[in-house]
Amino acid sequence: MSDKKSHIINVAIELFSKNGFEGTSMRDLASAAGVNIAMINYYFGSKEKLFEAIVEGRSEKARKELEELAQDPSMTAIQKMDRIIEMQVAKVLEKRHFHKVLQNEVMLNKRPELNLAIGNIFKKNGAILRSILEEGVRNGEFNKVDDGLVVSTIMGTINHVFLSRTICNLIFEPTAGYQDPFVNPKIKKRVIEHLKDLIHVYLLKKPVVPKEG
Amino acid sequence: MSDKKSHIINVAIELFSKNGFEGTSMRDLASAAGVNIAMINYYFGSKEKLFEAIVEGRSEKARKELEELAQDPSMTAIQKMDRIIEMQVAKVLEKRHFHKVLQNEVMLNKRPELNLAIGNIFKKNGAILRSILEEGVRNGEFNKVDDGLVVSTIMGTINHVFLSRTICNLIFEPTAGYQDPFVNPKIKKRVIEHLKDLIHVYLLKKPVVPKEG
DNA sequence: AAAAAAATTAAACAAATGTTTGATTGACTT
DNA sequence: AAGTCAATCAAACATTTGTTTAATTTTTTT
Repeated sequence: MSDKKSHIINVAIELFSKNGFEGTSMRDLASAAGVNIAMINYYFGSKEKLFEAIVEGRSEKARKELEELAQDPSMTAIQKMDRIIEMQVAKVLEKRHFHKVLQNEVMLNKRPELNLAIGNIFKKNGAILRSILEEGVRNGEFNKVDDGLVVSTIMGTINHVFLSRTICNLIFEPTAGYQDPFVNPKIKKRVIEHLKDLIHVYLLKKPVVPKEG
Repeated sequence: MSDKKSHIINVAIELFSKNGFEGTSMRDLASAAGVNIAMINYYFGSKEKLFEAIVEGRSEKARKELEELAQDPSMTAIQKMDRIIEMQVAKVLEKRHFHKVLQNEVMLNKRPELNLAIGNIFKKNGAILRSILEEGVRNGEFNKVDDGLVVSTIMGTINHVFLSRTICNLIFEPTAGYQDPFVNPKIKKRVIEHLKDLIHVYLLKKPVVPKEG
């Protein structure tokens, strides 16, 4: 990929993250990237196709990480779940602005092609997570649970907390010294601990209570 | 409120739900409501203020329901939690299109006034939920947990499942007979059961295991 | 160096946006 | 019946939008 093309992509990620898809005009993009407006369509065809290019480029890396983890034979299922929680919290927190835009697109569901591209990411990542849960159930480590919904609980909690500053501030009242809740390391830690605790209590089999009589 | 004003509001709820705030033009609104474009600003001042009027009108009812439930002395804390899960799932499922728009607004956080109005709803509802959790902990019914994040887990799971058809279809593979996952009563039931189960296992104290020796 | 292809540009295009204007109608009061 | 005020309207306004055109420059190939 040419320098200029990838430069446009980087600028576009930044602007889309900051202002959303609709909130970012071709003129904003062009002037921020220092190129002529016509160049963007010259390279990518349209504004929407530019976004698709971004989404597809991103999905690859994250999926590989997850896949390696899932197939690591040295970890138990619960260790894998813990690691996934850490990874996912870190990722959404760091790229929260971009995740917002993705969430927004997948919610409103205009632009079918774009929706498809985003849906594919969720599909692949979700399938890997479910395979880990199934593995845990199969080898007796986990209780039998509703796989898909456990995934939704993990992802849903993370999204709910980190994709809106307004909501984040409601959960963690702003503390002096950290005006911005998203840079407060305590909050990241708290979310990870909550999810791990929840998942442990819910998934791991309880010790058998010796029956009387 | 005059008939025409509330008629505009009803039409606006429908259109905003279907097409989002940005996706609904003043001309769409006017023609769907059968009024002149200028009438909308004449009544509400602007497109944004119209939306604020809608949001504020909605928040009142839902909060009262929650408050009554929270103060019902005949229910235990876990019974209240169960009831809230049922109510919240039903509400988001039924009004999912409107919830999408709210979620979208609170995420992207343009339009500060509107954001404030939406944030207030979440704040009040969240506070009530937390008060129930605190009550349960105080009277020994619940384990000590991270209140705010338990609320996030409940709301986050529901939003994640029901605010995107794409995601919903990933979790519950489309079954013959129910093309639309949102009208499939089994899915509603499954989400409620998952959340209740999760919350029971996580919140309720485990029976004390009799120690040996 | 000539020819061909690719990259870049300013300008125009056509459509859509939220808002405002200024005139007209209707209803109620004096 | 005259006057007052709110309601209603068609039209214009001023921006902004994504995209396309047609001309020009730059680069690559022959």
